[in-house]
Amino acid sequence: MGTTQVDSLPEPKYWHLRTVLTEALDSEFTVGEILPNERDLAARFGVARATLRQALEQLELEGRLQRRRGVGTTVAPPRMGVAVGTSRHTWPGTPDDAWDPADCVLETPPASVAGALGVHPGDAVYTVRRSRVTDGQPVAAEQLYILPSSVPGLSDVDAPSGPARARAVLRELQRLELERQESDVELGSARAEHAKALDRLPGAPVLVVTTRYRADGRTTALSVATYRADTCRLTFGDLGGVEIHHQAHPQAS
Amino acid sequence: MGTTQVDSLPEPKYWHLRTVLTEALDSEFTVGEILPNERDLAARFGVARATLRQALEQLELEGRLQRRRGVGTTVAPPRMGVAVGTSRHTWPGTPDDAWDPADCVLETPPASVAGALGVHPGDAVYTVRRSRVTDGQPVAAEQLYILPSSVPGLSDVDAPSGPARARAVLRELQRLELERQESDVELGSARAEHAKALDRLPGAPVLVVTTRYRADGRTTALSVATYRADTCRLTFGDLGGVEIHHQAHPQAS
DNA sequence: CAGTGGTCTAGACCACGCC
DNA sequence: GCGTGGTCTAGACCACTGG
Repeated sequence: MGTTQVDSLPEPKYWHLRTVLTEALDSEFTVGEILPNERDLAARFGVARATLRQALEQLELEGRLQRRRGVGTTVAPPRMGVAVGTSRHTWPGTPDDAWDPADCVLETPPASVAGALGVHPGDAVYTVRRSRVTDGQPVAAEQLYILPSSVPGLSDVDAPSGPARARAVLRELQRLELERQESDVELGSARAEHAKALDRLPGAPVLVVTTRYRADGRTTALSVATYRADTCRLTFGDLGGVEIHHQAHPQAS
Repeated sequence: MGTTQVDSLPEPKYWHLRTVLTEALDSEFTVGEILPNERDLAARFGVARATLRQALEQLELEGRLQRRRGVGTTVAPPRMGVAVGTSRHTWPGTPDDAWDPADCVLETPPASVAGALGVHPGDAVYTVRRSRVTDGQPVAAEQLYILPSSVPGLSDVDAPSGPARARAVLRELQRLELERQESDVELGSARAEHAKALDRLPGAPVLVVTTRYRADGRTTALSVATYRADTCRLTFGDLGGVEIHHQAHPQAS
């Protein structure tokens, strides 16, 4: 007796909502279209706003939605394929790469970086900061740590810092025959500094790519690049030609 | 006048909490140690439980914490380095790889997979499901799609499905000279099926690695591997020796 | 200024693991 | 059963964007 409930589903509401919204996005919306606001959507589905937001968070994590405070929620385009592989474009110092040098200073790196470069903790290394922009929006911020002994010819450079010095260091680096060692990828969350550069809020999910470069038989440079996880699909591999391309949505997982 | 507030900080509480807890984890806790429960922690910091949970979610995302329903929150070990590069170990069919074949069926793949393999949507391909276990815990689930025409010698295999057939298909595959083409990595969320295999809840963050393999001048196999993002650090590169190793915590982002 | 998403609260109940 | 984390609610206020 009582209420005839067909429920008994252990599936959370927010997860079911995610599924419903995913199908709606696939069939009834076009890229760039703006969704109804969160309060209206929550009311329409008969859930609390917090529950709806849990579903939206999932979809944003999967790169299906883009939310901007003060503006609204829009349907995101398919993720960009960003080459981070052995393509020559990603080598530090290549003149035609996609990176925009911002600054270069001589400072003491984090302990983990010092360890990887084989210097004492507290020793200063060159630190080049660069950003990568694709299709008009920032996709990555990088810190490139360079062993000072590898780029001795810097005394003739006037600028003590700034983009000019960064370019000078990269030019020096280019003279070396850099050999890519290995990269690893892990999930992280953007801290304040990077969040601003990537036009996201603190805590936004990022893919952190760490790459070691070798020259003269030793690790000479270390790159720590932070990519927006919501908009980027990192591409490793030996293809020479294509650097950036779009693709239809694969299954979410 | 009135209350002398030094605040005026635009930093959210949960973010500040994350920072405080990160430092506490670094200095006052050891791996495996269990934290006080969420209600106590929230009370101790003077915030609502939801706010505390937002901070814990961040830390779990960064691989610093592990939370299990019914058990508690523990300090996670550093992420495992998992080789997904050109190491021979990860090639499909290598006998000494880290993968455990679970099943193999002939079924129609998702549209995106059909496109990559160059078959008509609706055509069936061999689908091998495998799981990867490291240090006693599951780290990845893979679906390996194989062009049927590439492995014709399967008529003498009795088993219509199951691990036995999966191994048979992989043996056949091994006969081909598979050439790794390229891999890409993107953030996803675990759907029910994978969530169970990875011992996580639905929606858990995963790193999806898609790899194309080539033989006889055409794409012959496609691997879609789903790694736990909280416990894994994916390693690409040409190193031959080390396959799995641990490392100290680098900076979160 | 109005409207949006972002943060936060103080509750309640549920699902799970363990004893 | 009991304690844990997971889900959900119905509100409030804040921070930002845009007209």
